[in-house]
Amino acid sequence: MSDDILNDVFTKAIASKPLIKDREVLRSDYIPERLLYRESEIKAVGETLTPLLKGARASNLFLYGKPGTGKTAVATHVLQKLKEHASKLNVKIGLAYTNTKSSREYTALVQLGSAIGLTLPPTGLASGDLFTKILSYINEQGVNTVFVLDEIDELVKRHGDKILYEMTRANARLKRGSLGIIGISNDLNFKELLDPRVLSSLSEEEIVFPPYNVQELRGILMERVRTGFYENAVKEAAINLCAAMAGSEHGDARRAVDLLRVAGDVAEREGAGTVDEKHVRIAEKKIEQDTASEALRSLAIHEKLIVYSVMLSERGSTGDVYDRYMEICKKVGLEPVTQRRIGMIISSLDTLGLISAPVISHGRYGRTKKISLAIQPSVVKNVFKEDPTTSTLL
DNA sequence: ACTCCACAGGAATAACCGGGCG
DNA sequence: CGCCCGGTTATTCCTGTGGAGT
Repeated sequence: MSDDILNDVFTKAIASKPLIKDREVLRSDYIPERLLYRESEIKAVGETLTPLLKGARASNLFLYGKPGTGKTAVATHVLQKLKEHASKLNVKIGLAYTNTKSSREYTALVQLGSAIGLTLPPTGLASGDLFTKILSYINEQGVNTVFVLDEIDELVKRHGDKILYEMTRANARLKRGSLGIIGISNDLNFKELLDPRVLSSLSEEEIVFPPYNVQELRGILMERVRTGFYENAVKEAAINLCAAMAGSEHGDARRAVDLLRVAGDVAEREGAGTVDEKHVRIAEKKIEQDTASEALRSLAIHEKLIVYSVMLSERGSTGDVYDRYMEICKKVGLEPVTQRRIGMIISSLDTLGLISAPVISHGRYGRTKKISLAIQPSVVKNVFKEDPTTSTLL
């Protein structure tokens, strides 16, 4: 029985010719040599940074735009070229990139410091001292420096704008050298979180990245297909569908490329000779399920139990879900929380997109949320198998 | 027009954590 | 090491409310 399955897998794997030539190219964070449709942005970023090549200070710069519009790609691309140019001209400049989303303030500073050639202790100093150290190094070396802070909104949301304030004021403390900031943010409303003084000096110049339209997404995908896949491995219709799907959301190139890669995987695994629309559709579902699983996994135990309660609930009212939840708690031997809290959890699960919970009124029979699962029950079951507490429920 | 269900969801407050600091 | 702090989780108490039924 299992032999048959394996035989099937093996024969398919051998019979099928590989479709993907270079997996690296198909990663959504891959930065191609030539960035399509971002010429004017590249030029603008380049122009603000050219003073560095003449040994002068660069203006601070802010890059805004929805996810997958090429902000990071443009920034790192320009940084790369600038570095090459500087070494050719024998000009000393400091360029550093860091993504502040996952890292803490401290690690971000260490990263920036080490990128400009300063070795810092990975722990032990206060962030303030750390920054002072970086500044005095810049001063010593007299080097004009630019820090790129990607997803800067995350940093500010977690740690406030203190560090940005310090950075924007740094030039006043420097006798030699300079420090410029390039901030990158997905969140257009993020400006409101900033101290006006920080905002005005940080956005000396700003560039808004527009979303890609469907034509442009097609172009980007064609390029990736050309370098990432073997010849004729991807049907044109499949490319068009990827572009259309990504375009209908918000012109997200990252999503388009993800769709393409996963579709390629699917097609390859099932031994198809080419990637076609069918595979793209499967890819869309697969990506959706993967994000749902990911979200599900990261839930706290009570939240997981609520998801399960919603799955079991027939009426889908808050009270009904709460009753099921109480039963489940008894079954797994956990102290239940109050209904008020459950209300909050239901709301947060709703915003996560795992369940749907609009408020509706049944008139005489009260007012409640109409709660239903927004994802496949099979996905929930698969994830709950991993957790020892939830696995006992089935 | 009025009632009244079954909650929604705000406010205040307590309990609990993780981590930075002297 | 204990202490404090800010953030999250949870409880208590509460007022508010859309609309089917009367």
